[in-house]
Amino acid sequence: MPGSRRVTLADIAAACGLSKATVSLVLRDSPLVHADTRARVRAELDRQGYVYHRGAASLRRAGAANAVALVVNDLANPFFAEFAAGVDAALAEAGHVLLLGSTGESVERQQAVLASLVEHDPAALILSPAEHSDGARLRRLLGPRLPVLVFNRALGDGGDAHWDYLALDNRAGARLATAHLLAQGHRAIAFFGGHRDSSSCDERRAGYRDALAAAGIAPDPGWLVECAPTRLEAARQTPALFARDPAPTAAVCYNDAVALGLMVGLAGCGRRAGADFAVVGFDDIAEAACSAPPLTTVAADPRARGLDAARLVLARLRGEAAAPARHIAPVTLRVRASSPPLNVPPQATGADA
Amino acid sequence: MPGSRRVTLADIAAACGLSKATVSLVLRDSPLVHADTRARVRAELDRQGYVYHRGAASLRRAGAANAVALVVNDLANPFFAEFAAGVDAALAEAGHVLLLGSTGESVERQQAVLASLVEHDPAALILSPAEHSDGARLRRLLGPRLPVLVFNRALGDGGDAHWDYLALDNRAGARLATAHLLAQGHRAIAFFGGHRDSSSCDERRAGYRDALAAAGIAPDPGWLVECAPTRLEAARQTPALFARDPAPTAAVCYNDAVALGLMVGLAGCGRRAGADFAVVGFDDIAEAACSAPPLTTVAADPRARGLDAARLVLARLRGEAAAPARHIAPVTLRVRASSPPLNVPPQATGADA
DNA sequence: CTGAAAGCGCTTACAG
DNA sequence: CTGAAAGCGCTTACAG
Repeated sequence: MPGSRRVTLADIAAACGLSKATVSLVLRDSPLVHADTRARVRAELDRQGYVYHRGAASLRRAGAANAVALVVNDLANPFFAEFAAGVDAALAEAGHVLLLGSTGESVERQQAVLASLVEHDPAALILSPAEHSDGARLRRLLGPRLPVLVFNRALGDGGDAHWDYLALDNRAGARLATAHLLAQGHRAIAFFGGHRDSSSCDERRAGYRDALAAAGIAPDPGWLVECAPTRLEAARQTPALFARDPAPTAAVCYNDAVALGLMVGLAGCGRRAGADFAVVGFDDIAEAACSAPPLTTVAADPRARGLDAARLVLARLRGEAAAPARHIAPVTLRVRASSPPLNVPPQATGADA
Repeated sequence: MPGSRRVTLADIAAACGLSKATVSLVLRDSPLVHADTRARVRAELDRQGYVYHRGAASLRRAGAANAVALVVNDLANPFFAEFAAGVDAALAEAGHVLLLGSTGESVERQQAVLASLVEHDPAALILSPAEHSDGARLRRLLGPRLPVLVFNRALGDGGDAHWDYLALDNRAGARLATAHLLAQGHRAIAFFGGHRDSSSCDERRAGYRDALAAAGIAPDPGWLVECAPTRLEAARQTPALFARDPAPTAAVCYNDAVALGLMVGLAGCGRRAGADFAVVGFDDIAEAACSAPPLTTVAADPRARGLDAARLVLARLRGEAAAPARHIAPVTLRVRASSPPLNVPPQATGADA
């Protein structure tokens, strides 16, 4: 019966011979109500199948709204799917509900999705901004009243100071990756892929430089090769790594897609990843574990980041956090077969493809 | 300034020297309003950063609520992540917003999550029920007014007749898988894994029988081996396939997890998947493409199912569909290396592990 | 311990 | 073309 009228507080009150006010108090477990009355009301709520209308409540009482909006690039991307799963788990436990949107990395879609979401009066927003997002424009759209947590990517305009921020420790991750290669005996280590105008690439390059500097190594400019962070571009740009003479024997890659592309590109240059060239990625996508050879990479634990994000938002909703804060999440190295020690003799099979 | 008051219709009306009614008409693009007035109001809405309060609107006018709730087992499962991405894409295009919850396959969590979601007054619900869900209990919780689409798994109690239903064509999928093995020359084909009390396993077994019957083959009872749908159990149960004498040369598996487990189990039985034994899975999980050998499997295209689900729900919201309907989604076979023709001579390397 | 009244932000007849 | 009033389902002082 989609035609039937919804059951309201007034219905329950009438059936019990009480006022709406009393029924309302029962709903929120007020100790003011007599135990017998409470029991009678509870029974009637159950009998009539009453469902609380949170929207109506939040209209009268700010704070009753318990939805939190989450906007990511793409749910089908496992990184964001696991992040969302973490956010959801922490929110559900706290009795909150998740409003989800996705941008597909489009600034315009992001604008539309956010405009639609805020009409539902979320208590807070977790936003992983699309590339090239305009911070000022976002602030205009979202207004000054909505608590926002920016995840994963800094807003271009440096105006992040208004909002909370949670990101991976890109610098430490690249430092770990580079230190691992150094420990494997490599000295000529490239940083491969990514664009310098991206904040995450900048941070990862800084970590790479940190580790080299700590080992007393000045990176050869030829070891720094940019390329779009896709498999195809990485495979195409691989020869650039070997243009100069003291060619690198290992590479820290901007991310796993670049690393997997590099492994393909290496074959074309007569080298084999995991045998006579060491490769490290970043992200630990699912394929990293089953590539050939399996890829050593930096793992971000997106589900844990989701829990972090939800907790930060909940703390802010409880009014615990004062000024907006920047949070940097830890990152770990997963060592697999793609990053062997330097100078391992090639296997029985020929080295040239 | 999280303290500042929210901008309302009344604010805009006052600033323009108009009534709230007129401003409300502008918001919904009524042709009644004079063009000049409309322009004046629009400018003021923009100037003050007005954001529409959909909850307040839907309180007065049923139908303004445009959220659709989606409940899945686990967002971190790529099947559901892609399904959710599809739902989201179709809903966003139609101007709807997604309320997300997950059950983790727990009936109790499902009950709690649904109770929390319905308080937000969704216009409809897409529910992929947790295992062992009680249909009657769900109907009591959700009431008769909310349009529901049950996805992927039938409710136990046969009371599905109240709600729309969308599921994969399990039977056709298993039929395709079996026919493929027959075309490869196999005659002794097992159905491996799953439990008979699950509706999807039943349907897949029926498809397997269909294909064998069409080829004039009566399955040997020893070819039907049950096991829990996990990798570990499948590996453990593998020897049961070879207990009788005309042992199968191929197996249709309940799902990919079982198929991957079987590939491990085969090695323990002195057989090699993709060489002297053919394996087909079901689901096309990401690992299927990069297992060794890559797994032939039945693909469900979860993103397309998400689009389907959203469209069915939108049609019902527009009042187009009359009675609840059952929808069966197509499924395709992805042929990879794990299902070679019968009697391919083993490669140079020894056959016994 | 319970009730009558006002009000949250919007929309909808109904007048004019 | 525009406005005054009532009402959606709830909560909150304020009385009693």
